[in-house]
Amino acid sequence: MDTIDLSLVELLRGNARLSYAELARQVGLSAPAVHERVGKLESSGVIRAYRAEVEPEAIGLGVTALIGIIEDSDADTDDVLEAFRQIPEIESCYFMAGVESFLLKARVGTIAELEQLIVRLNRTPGVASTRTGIALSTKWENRPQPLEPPTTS
Amino acid sequence: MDTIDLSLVELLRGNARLSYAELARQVGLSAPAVHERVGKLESSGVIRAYRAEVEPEAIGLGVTALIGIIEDSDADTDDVLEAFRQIPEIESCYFMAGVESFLLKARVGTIAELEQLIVRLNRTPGVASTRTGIALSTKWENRPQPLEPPTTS
DNA sequence: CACTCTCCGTGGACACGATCGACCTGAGCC
DNA sequence: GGCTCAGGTCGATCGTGTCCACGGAGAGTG
Repeated sequence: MDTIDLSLVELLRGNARLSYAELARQVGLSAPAVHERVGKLESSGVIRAYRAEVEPEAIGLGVTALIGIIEDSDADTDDVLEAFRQIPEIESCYFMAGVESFLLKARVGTIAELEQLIVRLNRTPGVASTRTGIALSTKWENRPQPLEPPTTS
Repeated sequence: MDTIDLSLVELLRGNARLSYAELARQVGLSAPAVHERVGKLESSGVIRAYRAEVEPEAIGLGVTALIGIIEDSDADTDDVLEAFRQIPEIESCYFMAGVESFLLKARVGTIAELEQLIVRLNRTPGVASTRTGIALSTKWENRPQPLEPPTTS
């Protein structure tokens, strides 16, 4: 994980479809060298996936909600987590410090679907209560921040 | 935006680095046809970007926080938003219904940096108060959900 | 110091993919 | 019927991905 790897990661965070040849030009190496480095970044788990970022409304997911979850005092957190994993509408899941154990980001098509989702969450064993906030609009999401060299001072 | 476009979007959400030739095989069209369709999806804004998804810890961003913002009663929301846009640590920004006008997702390297960020947010003109929750771990993030055909009923 | 091992790179070769232009086909409309 | 347009296929060309053999720098060792 040196400076060149960091540059590659930054370039691919900006545009995941850059060709190896183009990456090679940008970092001053040959294409095979870049190919190997990126392969190692992938298999070591630094790069998890390459995803197209899509306008949610265009694919029928116009409603975004952020949902805090309070667990029962005797809940098994792993079971709750596993139940959440089965629910496709939950796009992100954070385990939080504080009263609310989880914060979920969910996307659905309609308010009616959101209602169903909340009911389902409240029925999930181990869930004591939920608190839902509706996003009126997403100003931006997953904006990559510029990477600083390892000197994080 | 027909069934084939939807398939292309779904394939690219799963793996943004698929070649046009591979996409063409999957949807049963020729490579040039797919090339043109994807180009239109990009220029019409359905596909916003292609991003590599990176393990945040690997690039020195080990601390994730979710921050609710309450605005001053006389705040100019656009100005506040613009101020947030200048802060690189804010990866996502949702405009919310409810008491808290915004919910921000931020990533920083250390708790000390988080402290600085919160101070900066509280100093931002128009911001009355903030409420920060710390994510102890990210179980998953931006998981693409399976697309259903346009009949969302 | 010389030797060797390893890591990490380069350059060449070749198959595959991207992309352009020419052409084809079916739908809608005079 | 004959135009026109949208959106496809095919073929050709050129750039890219990817495999492989080779080479240089640096660490460890006699």
